Amino acid sequence: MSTDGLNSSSTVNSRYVGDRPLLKLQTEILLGDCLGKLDRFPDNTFDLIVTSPPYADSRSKTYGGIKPDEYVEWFLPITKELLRVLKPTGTFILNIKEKVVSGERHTYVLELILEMRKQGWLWTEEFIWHKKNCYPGKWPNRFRDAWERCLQFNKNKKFNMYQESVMVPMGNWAETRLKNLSDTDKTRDESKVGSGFGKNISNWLDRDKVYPTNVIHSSTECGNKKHSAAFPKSLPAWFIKLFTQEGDWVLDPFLGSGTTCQVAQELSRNSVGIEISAEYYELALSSLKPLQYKLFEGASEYVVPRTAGNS
Amino acid sequence: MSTDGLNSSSTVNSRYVGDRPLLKLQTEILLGDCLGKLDRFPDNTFDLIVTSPPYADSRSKTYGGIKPDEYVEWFLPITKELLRVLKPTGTFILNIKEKVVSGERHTYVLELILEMRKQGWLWTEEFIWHKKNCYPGKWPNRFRDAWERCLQFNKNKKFNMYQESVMVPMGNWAETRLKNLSDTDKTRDESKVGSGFGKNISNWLDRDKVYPTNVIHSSTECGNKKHSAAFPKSLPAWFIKLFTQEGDWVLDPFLGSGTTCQVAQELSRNSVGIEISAEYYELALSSLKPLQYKLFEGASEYVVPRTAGNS
DNA sequence: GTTCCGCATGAATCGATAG
DNA sequence: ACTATCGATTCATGCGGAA
Repeated sequence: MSTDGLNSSSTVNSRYVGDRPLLKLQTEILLGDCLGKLDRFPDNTFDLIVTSPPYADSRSKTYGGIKPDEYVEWFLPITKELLRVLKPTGTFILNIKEKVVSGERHTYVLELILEMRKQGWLWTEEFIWHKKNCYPGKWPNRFRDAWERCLQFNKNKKFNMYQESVMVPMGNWAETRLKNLSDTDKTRDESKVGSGFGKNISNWLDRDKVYPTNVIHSSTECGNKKHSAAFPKSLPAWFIKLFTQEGDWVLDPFLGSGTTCQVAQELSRNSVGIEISAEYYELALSSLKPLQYKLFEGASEYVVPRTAGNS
Repeated sequence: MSTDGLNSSSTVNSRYVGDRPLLKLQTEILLGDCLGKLDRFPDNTFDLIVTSPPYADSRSKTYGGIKPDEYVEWFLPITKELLRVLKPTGTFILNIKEKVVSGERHTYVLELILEMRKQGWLWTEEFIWHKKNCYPGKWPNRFRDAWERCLQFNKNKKFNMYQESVMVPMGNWAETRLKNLSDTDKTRDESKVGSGFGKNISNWLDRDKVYPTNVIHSSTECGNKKHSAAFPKSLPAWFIKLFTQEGDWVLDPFLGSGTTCQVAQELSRNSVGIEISAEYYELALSSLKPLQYKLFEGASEYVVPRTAGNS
C-alpha cells in the first residue's frame, strides 16, 4: 500500500494456527486531510468504510467548524472519493445527526442523502443508534436527543453481509445486549410481572441466537480519558462484524481517537484510518495494541515510540 | 364517495363533577376524502394533527396504491390543507416510513420534508418510534425494520407542549427504590394496571420522574395492545398528552381503524377523524364508546347500530 | 472481594447578553 | 439586525473510594 512514510504507521500482526501463518494484518493510521490521503489508494480497495465525520459546528478546533448550510458542499467531494475506493461488494456506514438551528432540525443530512444518490450511491438502509446516555438538559419545546443515524450506502444491490456474525451471541455479545436493556423495561417488568426482571433477562439468555433489527442500542463511553470517544467501540464493532470477514479492509476517513482501527485490529481486520488533527492522530496511534511493528519506508522513529505503554 | 351529511357521525360526551358540567366533548368521524372534508373546517381549528398516512404502495384497495415516485406529489396538497387548519400553537405529528424499492430506501420522505418546509412548515423534530415487536422475517441483505419516523412539524417556533404529562420513571429508579419493596406490594400493584402504578409506588414516582427523550418505545404507554403493529394506542396517546390539554381539538385525516379518535376520547379531547374507506370507517365508528350519539345532518340509521356492543 | 455511594462528564439546546 | 459567547438546565454512565 502506498505511503509517503513520514506521517503513517503500520502494524503487522502475524497469526498462526499451529505453526501455519493464517493472516497477515495491517493497521495503518495516516495524519492529514482525508481527500489528500485517499487519492493514493486504488479503486475498489475497501470492504467497509465506517466513519463518524465531524458534525456541523462541532469539533471547531480541529475541523474549522463547518457551518450547517455548507455541510453538504463540504462533504460531497469526500463521498465521491469514498465511492471510488470502496469495493463493489463493500458498504459505507455513515454515522451522522442533524443539528438544531433556530428551533428546527437542519436539513443537511436529508440533502446529503439525495446528493449522494446522484453521485451513484445506493441508500440501502438507515440504522438507528439509540444512545441511552444522551446529553442531559431541558428545554420548553424539545426533549433530549437520544438517537443518531447510521446510514448504509452501497455501490451495488449485491453486497457482502454476514448476518450470522451478529446473530449468534458469542462471548460478551449476549452480555452487551443484556446490559443495554432499557431501565424502563426493567421497571415495567417488575411492576407488571412482580417477579423482578428475571423473566425478561432469561429470554435473552435462553436463546441461542439474537436476531438483530435495524435499531442498535449502545451507550456513549463516558469520559474517563482526556479525549473521550464519541464513538463507542461496540458501534463500529457491530458493523465490522456484519459487513466484513477476517482479513478484509476497513477504512475510517475521520478516525478521531482511533476507535475504528482499534476495533478492526481486535477483530482481525486490516484497516486504514485518516485523521487531520495531530492530537487525535497521536491518540489513535497510542490506542493500537503493541503486537508487532513494521515500517514501510523508513522513519521508524516516528512510529515505534508512540505505541508503547498501551495494551 | 364523499357525500355531505350522510356519512358523518358525532359523539358528544358531557362530563360532570358533582352535577356541574366540566367538559363537552365531541368525537366526529367523517367518511370521505380528507381534502374534501377538510375544506369546511375554518383556519386554525386544531391543536394537534396526528396521523399515519397510507404508505406508498400499501392499502392499494383504498387509496389506489400510491406509487412511491408519486407519493410527495400526492401528499403535498393535503399537508397544505393541514397547515391551514392547524392552530398557530399547534403541532403536526406525521408517522411515516419509507419503503424499500429495488433494494433501496426510497427518498419520498426526505423529499416530503424538504417540500413541506417550502410550504411554510417548520421541521421541529424527528421522534423515533422503536417497535420492539416488529414484523418477523429474514432477508439476505437486510434486518427487520424496527423503527418508524414520527416527524414533528409546527407553524411557529412557539407551540404548546406539556412535557410533564409524559414523564417517565428515572433510570436507576428500579434498582435504588423498588428493590426494597416486598413482593406482595409489587403484585398488588399489578392488579391496578388501569391507572398505571399502584398507590404506594406512585409516591416514589412523583419524586423520581424524568423527562423522556425523542426515542419512543412502543412500551412507553402500557395498555391493551390488541392491535398489532399498525398504530398502537400508546403512540397517539403519547403525542396527544404531550401536545394537547383536555378539551383541545385533535385531527387524524387518515383515521384508519379509528385509533386516534378512540384515544382522544379516552383522554377527554375533542377529535375529528377522516377515513376514505367505508370498511375502516365502520370499524372506526364501532370503536367509539357508546356514550351519547348525535347526528349532524340526519341519517341516524347509518350511525347508531354500529356502536353497540363495544365498550 | 463484593456492593454501594458520590462524583465528574458529556457530538446538546435555549435564551440572554454583548460586540 | 445578526453573529458570538456564556450560563442554566439535566441524567445515564463508569470510575474510585468507602462500608
